This record gives sequence, structure tokens and C-alpha cells, in this order.
Amino acid sequence: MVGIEEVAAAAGVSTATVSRAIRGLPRVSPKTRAKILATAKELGYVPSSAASRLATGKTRTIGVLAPYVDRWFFGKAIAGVDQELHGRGYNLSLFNLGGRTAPRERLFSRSMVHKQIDALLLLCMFLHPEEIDDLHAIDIPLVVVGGPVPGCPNVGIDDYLAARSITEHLIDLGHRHIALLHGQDDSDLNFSVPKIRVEGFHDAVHAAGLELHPDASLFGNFTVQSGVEAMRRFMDLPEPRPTAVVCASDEMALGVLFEAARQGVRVPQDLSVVGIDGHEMGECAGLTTVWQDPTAQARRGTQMLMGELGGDSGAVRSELAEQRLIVRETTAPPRVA
Amino acid sequence: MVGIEEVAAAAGVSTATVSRAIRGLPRVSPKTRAKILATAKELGYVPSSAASRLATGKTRTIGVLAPYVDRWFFGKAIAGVDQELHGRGYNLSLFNLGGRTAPRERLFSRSMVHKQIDALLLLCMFLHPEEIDDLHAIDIPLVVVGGPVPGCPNVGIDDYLAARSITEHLIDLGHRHIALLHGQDDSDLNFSVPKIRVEGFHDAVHAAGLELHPDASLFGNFTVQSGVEAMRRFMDLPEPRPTAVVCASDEMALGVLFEAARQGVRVPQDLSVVGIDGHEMGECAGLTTVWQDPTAQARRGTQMLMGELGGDSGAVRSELAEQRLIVRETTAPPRVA
DNA sequence: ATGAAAGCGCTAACAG
DNA sequence: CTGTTAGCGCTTTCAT
Repeated sequence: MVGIEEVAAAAGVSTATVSRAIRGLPRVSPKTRAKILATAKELGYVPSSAASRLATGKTRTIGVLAPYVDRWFFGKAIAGVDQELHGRGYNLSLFNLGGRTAPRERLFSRSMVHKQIDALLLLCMFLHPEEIDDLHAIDIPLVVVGGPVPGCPNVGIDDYLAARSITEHLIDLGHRHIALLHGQDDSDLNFSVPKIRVEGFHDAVHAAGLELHPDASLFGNFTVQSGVEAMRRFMDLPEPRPTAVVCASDEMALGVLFEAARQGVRVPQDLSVVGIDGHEMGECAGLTTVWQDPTAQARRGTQMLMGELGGDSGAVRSELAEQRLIVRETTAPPRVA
Repeated sequence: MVGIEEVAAAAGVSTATVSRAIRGLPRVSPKTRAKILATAKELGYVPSSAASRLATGKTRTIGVLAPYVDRWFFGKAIAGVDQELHGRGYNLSLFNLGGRTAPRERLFSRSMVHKQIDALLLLCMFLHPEEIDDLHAIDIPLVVVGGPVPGCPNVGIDDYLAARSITEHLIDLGHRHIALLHGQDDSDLNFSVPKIRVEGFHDAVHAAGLELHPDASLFGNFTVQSGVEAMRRFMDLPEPRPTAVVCASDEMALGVLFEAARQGVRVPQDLSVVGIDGHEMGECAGLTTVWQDPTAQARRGTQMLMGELGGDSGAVRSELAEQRLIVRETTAPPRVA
């Protein structure tokens, strides 16, 4: 394993100069730099990141804490972080909570995260107050992408507005009896996003002077499968059934769509269905939704972190992300009774 | 930032003893160990991973190289690696190629990967021969999960068998005119999996004495959207059209299903559709497929790497993963003409 | 069972 | 522009 010393010797300079040359710092004559770079390449020299970390105190690694990696929002977001990081020579360290709940012994706030990363990007999840404190105590730049976490700057859409506008779209179409497929996560992770979306829905309904049928409330856990199951329960409701259902996520809406097809319920003639998220598959299914771009959000969050690390304190701040109502083929006026 | 020295001082022992105690090494009296652990916790001591890495040469980090993170197979696999890693105190460093092709200046084989990780898990992707050489030159345990990479041990399903058996299922049902939706990736990443699946299809067709209609060959890039587009082209084919279509992935099959519904083509009465993968959404859609479990595969691969790092040389070896034909609702005998 | 001390490989003043 | 020289914080013989 060739080290900086050997390069220095071979190039006939000191290790300090090699260090400067390799890292592109000033105070090295073009000529010397060229020579050093050449010998370094020749010798196949690669700096030891461990040594460099120890000496500088910087890890050039940013951590991403996510509850899941195999779900739409999170996968897209992680991709965004990565896009922003590579090229800047930063590494991405992934900490997945895997929906774990009890057994997450606050580990991430101590050994996991501590001293291993320069900054942390949290993908929307609920944290206990103590956990938030831990995070702040670590004193590294922190930003959350996706859902609001009390006391932390975040970039994401206005979930209340999203839910409200998609519901109003239905109301404008003439729907008066609307069901809601809540997205309550399995775990007690207790995202705040689901709750906020439900509020937007409720407010839209009430503002329109409509009432909420008690049994027009279905529950899912954000997965497609739970959408399928919810649709089955929907079909068990006594007639007259709601003429539309707003789903707290596109994934659940897709499940509803699949089961509707299986049961012979025509969409949108018999039932209007809407989601929230802008999942690619929703586009293929013609799903009306409120679109958002998790990748862009994560990139933005990452840029803020990089800015902060670059000395621009104040670079990290809450910011609203782009969202847009997209009307496609799953919504139509209700059939006249 | 409290270091080992302060803990040693506070506990009235040497740093060497603290080091042993903290890491659970022998040669420390239970009593001293207890005391050290106590003061360490009290002081909020967290070892500097950088210093430890430098001293030991081990990073306790394994790298995952993936072409995408926001696609089904990859997301599932990354989750699997993570599950296996945490708890063992290992970190996961994600290197995403983001479908990049030319601009991937072999970077990953040098600075990126080098000296930053103890082992590498490759998620099925094509690599140029030189890149493979680079990888091996680094001399750290390596395993690929998903698709065969020449010269590297891998865990994954038998893609040839998968494609062949799903095709034979159709033939057994009585189909004689079968279309294939190839999965050719956009990039020139040139996965080998697509090719292998195509071979399985071809062989099954030929073995049954059937002929391949030249225009029964559609192309997609593994995305749902490409499945939608392929289905549109399918509808443009002159009659009589194939009575079944085998898709190289469930995601494309789903796209076909969506578009079929839109065009009023009934599945499976008018057209049988099959995929490969076992995507959850396929289950919801009733898609007949060959199921596989990327998470389990990645866990297995990770276990091998850990074994190798644990001194069990030979722990990493090629291994076939579980797969299973699952017949659901998208396949049926062809309509009698 | 415990301590002393020599590194691990690089960076960062400070000189020159 | 370049070299000298302390560390960075932990691990690891080798003594004791």
C-alpha cells in the first residue's frame, strides 16, 4: 500500500507538498504539481481516507437516515442525495431504520452517526423529542426532507395544501360523498405527514359544507397492498357508497385501482380515485394526483448541507418544494343518481 | 470532544485498558471494565472511528455499488444489505452509478471504493473487463447480487430458467403466438440479465416447435412507462396479434397491464401477460410471474462478505437463489379463434 | 491484568 | 513555493 511518503520520495519533494498538490491547494508550482500528480498516478497512490479524516476532523461523508429504502419516496430521495454528492467527492452513508421501532435504541444518535459523518439528512420520519435533542446535540448540519420534524429545518411540500387541493378538485367536480383512505403507518414511527394530509382533507370537506360519513374512513399503511385491502372494505360499505375516494398516497391509490378493476368497479364512471405523490406508476395508470419530486427535494436539502459545510452558515433553512395538481383519468363528476 | 485519554484519566487506568474494555476484549478484570464502561458513559465518550480506522486498517464499512437505487430490485436489495449490517456495527456506504455511463471514469475502483470500505457488494450490472480487473486488484471481498458478472462470485436466481419456465407456462396453456417484451436498459450499462432472460424465452419457444414472429419482439427499458409504450406498439401490430406477451420484468408487465386496460383489451381473455420478479404491485394486479426475493439475496451476499471478513476465507461463493413460478390471474388459455 | 510507547498516514502551522 | 514538525485519537506489541 503506497503512502504519501513514497510519493514524496519518488517525486523528490516533501509530504507536505504532495498533500497540497494532490488536493489542488495553492502554493505549489504548476511544474511541481504536475510531476507529483504523475508519480502519484504511476505509483497508484490513493490517499488514506482514514488518515485524512483523523487529521482534518472531516469525514467528507454525509449520513442519510431513512425509515425505509425500498419505498417510492425514500428511494427517489436517496437517489437525489447521491446525485448531489458524487462529483463533490462526498460519500453517502445510509442508515436505515427499517421500520424498526422499539429496538432503535437511540443508537443512531450516538455511535452510529457520531463522528462518522459531517452532516445528516433525515428523510421524513417522526422522532421522539429526546431523539431530536440528541441529534442537535451532535452539532452537525441537519436538514429533514419530506415531512416537518419539530425544531428542524426541512424541505418538502405543503402536505396540508396537497390534501386539501386534491379534495377540492373532487368537490369541484360535484362529489358530495367522499371517502378517505388514511395513511397510517404500521410502525409507531408516527410520521406527521399522514396526519397533516388528513387535516387538509377534513378542512376541504367541512369548508364545502359537506359532512363526513363515519364509515367513509378507511385505513392503510401507505403500501399498494393496503390499498387493495381498503378497497375490499370499501365494497362492504352499505349503499349509497361514496362516489370518490382520496388516498393519502399514490401507492395506496394504485391498490384501490387494482381492486376496483378486479371488482368491476369502473373508474372514474362509478368511482373517482385520487392520490398524492406523483408516483410514476400513477402516471401510467392515469391517476389524478398532486405531484411532487422527492429527488429534487433531496438534492436541495443536500445542497444546503454542502453550503453549510462550505462555511455558509445559514445555508440550511426550511423551504417549500414544488407541487402540482395533475388531473388525469381517474376523476370525473359523480354519476347522477 | 472527549477522547480515550480523558476516560483513562477519569477511570484511573491507561488508554490501552480503556481500549480493551470498550471493545470487549479479554485481559481486563470485570471490575475495571465495569468502572471504565461507567465513566465512559458518564463522560459521553464515543470512539473516533477515524482514529480507529487508521490504527486498525479496518473501516467496518461495506460498500454497495448500484446502478439505481430507486428501482424495485435495487431498493429491496439495499434494504437487505442494511438489515444484515446493522447490529453487527457495520456501516453501509452507497455508491450509485445513477445510470451514468461514460462519465463513470472508473472512479469507483480507485478513490471511491479504495480504502474506504472493507468489502464490496455489487448489485447486478455490467462492468467492463478493465473495471472488473480494477475491482479485483483492490483485493477486498467482493460479491455480486443479482446478475452474473464474469469472474465474480454471485448470488441470484437462474434468469435463464425463470424466463424459460414462465414462457413454458404460456405454451402449456396453449399459446402458440407469443410476444416478448425485452428489457434492454437505456444506458449502455448492458446488464447481462436481460440477455439471459431473452435466451430462456427463445429456447422455450423453439423447443416447443413454435416460430418467432419477427414483429412479436418489443423493447422496453425495465420501467413501467416503457411497458405502457410497448403495449401501444403492440396494438399497432397487424392481426392476428400474439395471444400472450412475456415481459422481462414485472414493472414492464404492469405497464402493459395499465395500457391494456386503457385500450379495452381484456386480460387474460384477450391477452395473457406474464412478468418476472415478484414485484409487490404485481401481486396486487394479479400478475403471473416468477417470484424472487432480492432482499434475501442481498442478505445472503452480505453474510458471505461478513464471513470472509471474519476470517472464513471461502465464505464468498456463487449461490443460486430461490425462485418460484406464481400463477395468478393474468394468464389463461388463448381464446379459440 | 495493566501500562508505556511506538506508530497508523495524513494535515497544518510555521519557518525558510 | 517548499520543507519541518508536531500532532489527530486509537490500537497494539512488549514489558511488567
